[in-house]
Amino acid sequence: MVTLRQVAERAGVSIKTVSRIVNGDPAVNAKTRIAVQQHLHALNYVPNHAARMMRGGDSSVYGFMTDAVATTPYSVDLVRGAQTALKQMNKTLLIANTDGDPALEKKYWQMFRAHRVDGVIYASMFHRAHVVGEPDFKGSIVLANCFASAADRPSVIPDDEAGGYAQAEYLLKRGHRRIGLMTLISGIEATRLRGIGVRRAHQEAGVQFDERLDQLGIEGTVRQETMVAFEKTVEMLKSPDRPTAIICGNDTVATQVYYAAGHVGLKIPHDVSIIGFDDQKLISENLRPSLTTVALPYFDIGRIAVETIRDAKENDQHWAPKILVPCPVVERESCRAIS
Amino acid sequence: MVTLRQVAERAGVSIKTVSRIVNGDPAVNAKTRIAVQQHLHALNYVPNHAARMMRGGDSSVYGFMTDAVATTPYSVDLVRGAQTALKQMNKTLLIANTDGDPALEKKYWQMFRAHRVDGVIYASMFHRAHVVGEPDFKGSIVLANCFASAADRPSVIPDDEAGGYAQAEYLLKRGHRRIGLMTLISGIEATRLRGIGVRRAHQEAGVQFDERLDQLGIEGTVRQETMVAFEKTVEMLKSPDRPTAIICGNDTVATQVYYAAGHVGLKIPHDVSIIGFDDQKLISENLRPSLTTVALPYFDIGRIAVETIRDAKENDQHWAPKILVPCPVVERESCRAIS
DNA sequence: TGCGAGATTGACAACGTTGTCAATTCTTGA
DNA sequence: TCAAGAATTGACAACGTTGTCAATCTCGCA
Repeated sequence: MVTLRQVAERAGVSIKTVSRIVNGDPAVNAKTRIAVQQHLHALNYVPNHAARMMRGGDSSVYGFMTDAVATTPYSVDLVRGAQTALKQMNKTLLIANTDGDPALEKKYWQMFRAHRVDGVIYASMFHRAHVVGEPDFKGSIVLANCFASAADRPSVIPDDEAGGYAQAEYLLKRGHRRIGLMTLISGIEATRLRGIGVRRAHQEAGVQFDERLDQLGIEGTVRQETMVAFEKTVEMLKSPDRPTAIICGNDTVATQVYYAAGHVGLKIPHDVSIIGFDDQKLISENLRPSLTTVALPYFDIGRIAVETIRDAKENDQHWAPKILVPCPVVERESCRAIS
Repeated sequence: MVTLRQVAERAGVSIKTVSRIVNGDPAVNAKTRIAVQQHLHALNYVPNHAARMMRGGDSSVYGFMTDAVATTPYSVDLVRGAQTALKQMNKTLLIANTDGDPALEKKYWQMFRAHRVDGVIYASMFHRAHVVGEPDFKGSIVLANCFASAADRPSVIPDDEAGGYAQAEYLLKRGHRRIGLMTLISGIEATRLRGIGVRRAHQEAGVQFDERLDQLGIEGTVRQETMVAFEKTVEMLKSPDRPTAIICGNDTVATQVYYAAGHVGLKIPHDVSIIGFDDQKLISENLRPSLTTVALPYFDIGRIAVETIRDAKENDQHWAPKILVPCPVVERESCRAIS
């Protein structure tokens, strides 16, 4: 690899002068600058990052630690969002995928320390609290899509309450007065918060929410799930006072709800409107009719997480413990306005 | 950050001795080793990666350059596979997402050079040839999921021909004699190769393939696609000599084929068998009936890409220009044996 | 007891870069 | 023309680590 010394020799100047030019130091004679730049270009010089870091500067690398690359396609957007922010800062991303293995996580923390990463984005697919620990890690840590149990770290998470609110509001504004809920498993934050949002929307619209229409679309616990949305929805739609619209916990649940509607002979959106959550395009764009749903803003979460670290470095102080990112409705064809 | 010097002072030995212990050099007295290790642990020492690299060793970092994180969820598995292989080598992955922007790609190449990455996995979502260029990059480059036009780089790609063969063979073995093809857009390698595989399977089974049943499920060009699988399939299934099974270009096409079958009143798999490609679990597991499909081995491609780089470094010689990774059939419920 | 071999340890340089500070050259105004 | 000050340049150290090689210590054996 070409070093400053080699360029300096070829250009007949000192190493320091070349260094100055590489770093855009204005204290260099214009003529010298141009001459040296030619050599820099000719030799295709690229600064040795390791040597720079040894001088104590930023590593210009962020770490992305996740337990989740394994399980979901979401993380792509998280990474992409982070990268977009990083790109502007001329930094790169070191990725660590723990698969949920604590030993592996520890190992990666050591790697991050060895690389002196400037900051770490810790992403978990479980919205619920997640402990993060690494003794004396000097950089900043931000949690993405999850929050620390001790609330001692900033975290960037989707605004599930507002997401649930948005789902219900969207339907209420279109005249629906009897709305069913086909949720994710119980016991997770997402389910709880969205439920609150749905009820708040009803309340604000002056519509009574029928608690009997709040059904679990998925049963069991986090690692041991059973999809029951089809059966539950069939039951719900066969009832004489069936809902005119169903809010789904995610797009996969929505798929089952579609099947259930078809099973009992109801047309979407004519007989029943469906709204999903997640905006998994593989699902939402391919269903017939295409699925109106609420997007999980993973891209933005990744971006904001990086920005939060950047700002934390500058302000050094008082970060917001939880940053809520809105979940926008993505309108397609599965809902219709009634009466 | 704790340095060797600090540990050495606390332990009352020389820096070099501590260095030896950190690196597992056997030429250290057992007593000294134990004593120093205690201090290492107490101070939570982690070697400064930058300083190590300056001594000329491996950077222990691989680069992952892709144009594709943007567009598809596939890349997750590519990254995960690469990481799995890297994990065993105690290395990490630096990620660069170009979004297909050549200027950005150039910038990332420079970053990779600055970091002295040991190797680069260059992944593109287009199976078709893709040029790769960076002057005097010292590490090895392997292409994943694409191959270089000049064939001057090793590449790891899915075995599409065998994948098409597997799709057809699976159906032929189950008694199907009249099989339809609902392909991806024309003009891409995947479509061409899989078509060859399908025909080879027919030939080996002694079954005549009806060329009229080879239909494009997607029309247009790469960036400008129109999904026409629904209409084409409806037409195909309305024909008096309709096929008993349909091979799909991917799982999204399969979704449309499902709808088309429903539209003309045919039950899957009773009246018509469907086999997909990709094994997008979001689709294949959620369709009713669940979709038998052929998996794109992205995880393995990522893993093998890393291993190829590793081996290239050791052998230094004669790499295989193209490594084909098999695409296994994932059996679910959408195909049945007939007659 | 003394000697050589092997074990153990440490001093020092080098890796490529940049901060510090001094040396040199140029510019400007009297 | 000269001196003061500004502009430009370079010598050197330091960052944390490891390779080289020399110094010291220990032990077995004659």
